[in-house]
Amino acid sequence: MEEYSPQKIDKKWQKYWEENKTFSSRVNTNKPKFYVLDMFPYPSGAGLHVGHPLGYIASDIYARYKRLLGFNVLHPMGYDSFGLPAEQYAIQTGQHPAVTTKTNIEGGVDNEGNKIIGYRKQLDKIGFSFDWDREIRTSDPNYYQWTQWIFKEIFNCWYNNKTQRAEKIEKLVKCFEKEGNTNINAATNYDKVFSSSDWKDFKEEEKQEVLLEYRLVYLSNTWVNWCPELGTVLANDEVKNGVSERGGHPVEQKKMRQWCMRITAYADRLIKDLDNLDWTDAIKDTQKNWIGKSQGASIFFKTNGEKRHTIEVFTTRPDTIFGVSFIVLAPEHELVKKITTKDQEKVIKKYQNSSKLKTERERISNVKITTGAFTGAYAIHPFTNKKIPIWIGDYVLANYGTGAVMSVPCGDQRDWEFAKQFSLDIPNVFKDKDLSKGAFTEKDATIINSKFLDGLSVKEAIKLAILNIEKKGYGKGKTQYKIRDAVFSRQRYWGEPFPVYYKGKTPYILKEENTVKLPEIDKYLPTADGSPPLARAQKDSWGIDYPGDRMEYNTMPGWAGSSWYFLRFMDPNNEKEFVNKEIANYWQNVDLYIGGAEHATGHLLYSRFWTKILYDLNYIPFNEPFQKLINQGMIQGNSRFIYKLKSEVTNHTNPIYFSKSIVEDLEKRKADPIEKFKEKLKKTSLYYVNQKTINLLYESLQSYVSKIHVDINLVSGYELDTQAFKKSRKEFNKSEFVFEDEKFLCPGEIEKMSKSKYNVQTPDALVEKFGADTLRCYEMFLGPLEQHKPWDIQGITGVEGFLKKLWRLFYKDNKLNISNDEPTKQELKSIHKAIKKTQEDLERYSFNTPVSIFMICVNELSTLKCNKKAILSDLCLIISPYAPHICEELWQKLGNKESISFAKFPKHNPKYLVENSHKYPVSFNGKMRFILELSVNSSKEEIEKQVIKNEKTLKYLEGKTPKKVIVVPGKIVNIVV
RNA sequence: GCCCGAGUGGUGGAAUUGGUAGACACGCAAGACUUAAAAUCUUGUGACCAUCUGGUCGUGCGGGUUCAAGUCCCGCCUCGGGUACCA
Repeated sequence: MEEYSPQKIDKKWQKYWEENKTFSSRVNTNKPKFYVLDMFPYPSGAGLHVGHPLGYIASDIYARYKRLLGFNVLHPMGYDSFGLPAEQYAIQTGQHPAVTTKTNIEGGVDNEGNKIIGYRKQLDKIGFSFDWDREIRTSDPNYYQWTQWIFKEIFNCWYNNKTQRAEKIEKLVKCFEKEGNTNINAATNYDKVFSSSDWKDFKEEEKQEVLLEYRLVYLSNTWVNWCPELGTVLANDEVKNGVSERGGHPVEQKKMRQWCMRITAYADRLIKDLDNLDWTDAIKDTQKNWIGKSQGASIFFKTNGEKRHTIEVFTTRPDTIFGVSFIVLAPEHELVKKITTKDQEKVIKKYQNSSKLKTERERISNVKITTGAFTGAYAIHPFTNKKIPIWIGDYVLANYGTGAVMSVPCGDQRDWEFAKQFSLDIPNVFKDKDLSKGAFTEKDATIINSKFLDGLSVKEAIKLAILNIEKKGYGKGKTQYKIRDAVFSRQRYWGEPFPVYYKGKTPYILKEENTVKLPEIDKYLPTADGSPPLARAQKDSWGIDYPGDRMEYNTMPGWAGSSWYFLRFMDPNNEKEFVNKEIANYWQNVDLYIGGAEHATGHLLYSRFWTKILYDLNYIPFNEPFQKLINQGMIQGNSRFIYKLKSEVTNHTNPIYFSKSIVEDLEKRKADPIEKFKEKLKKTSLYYVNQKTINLLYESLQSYVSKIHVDINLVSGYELDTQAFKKSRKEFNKSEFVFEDEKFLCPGEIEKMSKSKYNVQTPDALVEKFGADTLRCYEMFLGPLEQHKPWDIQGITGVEGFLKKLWRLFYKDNKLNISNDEPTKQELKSIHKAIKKTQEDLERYSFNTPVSIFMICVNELSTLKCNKKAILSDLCLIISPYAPHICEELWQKLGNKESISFAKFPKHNPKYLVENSHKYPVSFNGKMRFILELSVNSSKEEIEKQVIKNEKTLKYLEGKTPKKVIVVPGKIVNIVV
């Protein structure tokens, strides 16, 4: 018999698909389209582990399934190839990041001589149906010229709040020329007013300065997250818990002139349009919280000094305006200097310095400690004209709202604590609310002590307060967002250069046709004066003539290239446009997008933002990039540990290892006398050290060993292969082991999968052993796609066995044996049940359950000894998205000439599933007692009659009369006694 | 703190709209084939009680709605994720 040999079949069909371009996709208006996309990977030197393909396998199954349903499927793959690791590696080794990147994708050898298999080869082995002719790399100039082009487009537009969309900057210029900026309602921080003649009198440089304030991408002196270790600024989503997401380095706040993208202009649309997306609530909520819309009012407080300054505060609770007893400014607030009185100057300076020294992390960890300082100045309450003290405190953030709050200690816990700390007034504006233990932060209260707001509910009071504030000109109703404009420049080399040059301080965009390629530089480090690496480039190495003093030295952030790559996949080789509009019109947005949830506030938000801009500018006909999103769970590693004796304990030369049970199972070890412990050491040189040391080890072994990761490939089951361990590295060569019952066991612990933890399971090894189909089915069989789960190959043999069994259906007595006979009723029922369930499950994106369905069907058909061509054909078809190699092979054995990809998914026929009878579970008071088989055509009454007269029923009734009999035809019978 | 999500056998998990809890696998046990191993096949496998027929309990905990609850409602507990002086 021809054995099932996955290795052979895998290669054969992967080659066939590549040569025949089986999965190439073209615009075809006669066919409905379907766009399936994975979040493209960053090609790191570590290569793929089994967690990476999880999402790719699911999306590939869906793509193949949709193809069988007759859809024209777009299923591309590429690389997000700009990024930090390649640059760090370049700094260390001098290797150009482009070279590292290429090796990581295509395979080769790295600088230390390690073999790199390459992402592409690893992916190919799993048998994905990608259309590789569409491959893109964000670091390829042919790609990033269009990233630069999009930047130019964003630079050349502004956001019109009246029309709620981005518009060309030329239109704004025309308005300025005609009537100045008085009638313009734009998303901008620019607050000066000018007339048309003012505009005309502006010098060119001034005009550019003004326009820069209106553009959707602009240069601005803002507070940024500066990471000294990485030598660059970071966006908010790249900072987690006060440290950089990559590398975990401290991050501090710094005011720098940086490029910013005006994502705040789109805040409202980014929230509203979530409603139309098929995403989980979890990820929608994450984005909503990140954008952080809050409604309230901004209110002006005048100071009472000689110079009357105005402090603008933002509050969501204008109803508590009469509860204000002080004002707190952020320590960095620009008014602090101006209003601080002479006698308070020292205190304020000191406080400002101390808060400047705190890193973001310290600020967060010291949340509980209330600190602040009094400026000596007072503000005047707009409604009561009372004097209220002005303080500074670092619980007020400089970069949220206006950097100033009106403190209402009765209604805000932090204000309450601040008031307690510094013995400030706590006036109560809530009826019958106790403030002795904390502020009253709920909203179910009646307002008192508040003049015109007295007696109102919070909700009513908010409305009326805003009305009055606006009427008297003390402020206005306002919507505030937590999200800040996204910092768009990075002080790095390995990113997209800006198509920008400077004349003096004014930035200008290069002409349309110019692409700025990354120039060669001597070192990938910042210059001596702290300029980014690109400042090292010689003027002529930029390869273009620019009419200014210098080029922009910053590069774009990692999210630039990934914000629009799904568009380029539609039309990857277009040399004239970033994407042809007709083509974009055919493919539309991504129907199914699969990737990790960690991109919720980064990539996913930025892509939506750019898509909306390009939509506003009429380049694409849709305003959301990803219609349906699935976040696959993380596959965690199963780390193994051994315990190394610290060398300072004895002066032994060989490394000595203990297993977990000896070290950590203290009670068990102590149950044995010390002689027994010494016995265990017999095989090692430790046996010969002095008794005192052995006593020490016996008493407190734990403090003399260090727990180290051991490569999971050296462990089978729980047992460490000590011989292989010795051979695995030079320094392990002379290892000695303290055995426990002849074995060295290392039980696992669940951790993130990573190279440094030696717990990485590569797909390559598994494909080699079991074949791609087994790996594909098994990764799906592991559990729901969205769920996090530890990697464990225990169950893989079950899936392997299923595929072998499938293969055997085609053989009898060592020969291929397929019959053309009519299938039996039972056979038809089995396959049609499977067709129906598979389709239903895939339609609801349940990727794990179809594997069970296949197993059941194959088991049933095996029992029936079914070898009918009609049945086996349908079986191959439904399994083929999961196990394409074996199904192509068997499909061919069934006599088909074309790839199974071009076949049609079978339609289940309900007539084969019709049952004549139904097995009714009969329950008494909800407890199932026995099963009664009755005709499906039986009426309710008939069923009841049959059940009642059944002798088993009589038994369970124990002579009582049933109170009620519930019959659900086709389902159950329940008798209430 | 706030916002999401999840808790089911020894293990991974199934149960789509309330209707036979534990599908399908792994593991384990017994058996067949084999000199042996691998492979394959058969049987059993939630817990407890019972010689069997069978019974009792059982989906994190406590209550409720219902003829019927893993599923719906209320109150908790634990774990995971996001976010965090956001005014």
